[in-house]
Amino acid sequence: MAQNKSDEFKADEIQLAELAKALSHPARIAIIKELAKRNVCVCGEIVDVLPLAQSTVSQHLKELLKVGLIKGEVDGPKSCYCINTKTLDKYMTLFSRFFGNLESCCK
Amino acid sequence: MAQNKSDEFKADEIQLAELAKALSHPARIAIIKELAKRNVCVCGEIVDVLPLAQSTVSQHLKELLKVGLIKGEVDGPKSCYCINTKTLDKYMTLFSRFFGNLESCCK
DNA sequence: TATATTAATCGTATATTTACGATAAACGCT
DNA sequence: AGCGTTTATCGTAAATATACGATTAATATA
Repeated sequence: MAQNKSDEFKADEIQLAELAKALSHPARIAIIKELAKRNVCVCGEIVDVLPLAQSTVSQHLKELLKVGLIKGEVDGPKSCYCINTKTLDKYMTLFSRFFGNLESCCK
Repeated sequence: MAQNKSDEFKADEIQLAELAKALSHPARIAIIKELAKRNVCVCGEIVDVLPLAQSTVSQHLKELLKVGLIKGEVDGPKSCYCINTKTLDKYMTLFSRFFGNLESCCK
């Protein structure tokens, strides 16, 4: 049981769900907001503002990278992250279209 | 381990994460879209269009109810569901404000 | 009243997520 | 070269999510 049935759904439903999943933890919301505030910052700075261990923060960063919401590059021994505005725009459009369609149907 | 740290985050971050979590499964996206299309429908109709067992669909409906994205009332032996436009509007605002703030910061 | 229909809940198995500490890898600095 | 700093990864434990079949509860109908 608990097998994965997600390939039986439509591509756009899966995509939307994946984005939502990436945003489904307060730590990841907080990370994105922090990146927006500082524009660019390193992992350690994020660890400082979150109530989580370094390894846990690293895991959350990895998930945000996976869906492309953020970009990261190594800068010496540090890792420098920033928001991937291109992907962000794509997802924003996706979301507002989803919500927008609901609106027009139900009112 | 794996304890819940979500009470150590800000209320709006938790709220946003909760909404995202509710939308983080393609079945739940599909349910919402189906409800929007039909405006109102019973559990059985949703089961028919999804590749999932009745009990699983019922579970997904329960989660959407929990965050208030849909409303449900019993109609004889059937259960009648529809989108909760009031909550939907609230969440739409929440989301567009979140995305909007990111936009203004990072460009 | 008995039966069929519909949907929620229960019990359960498995997968995934979340969290941590420990360790390893990469780099700067002395 | 050796040491400290930073961050990713590994191993692991526990919680949560996902899925199903079986059962129960509620109502409609014969």
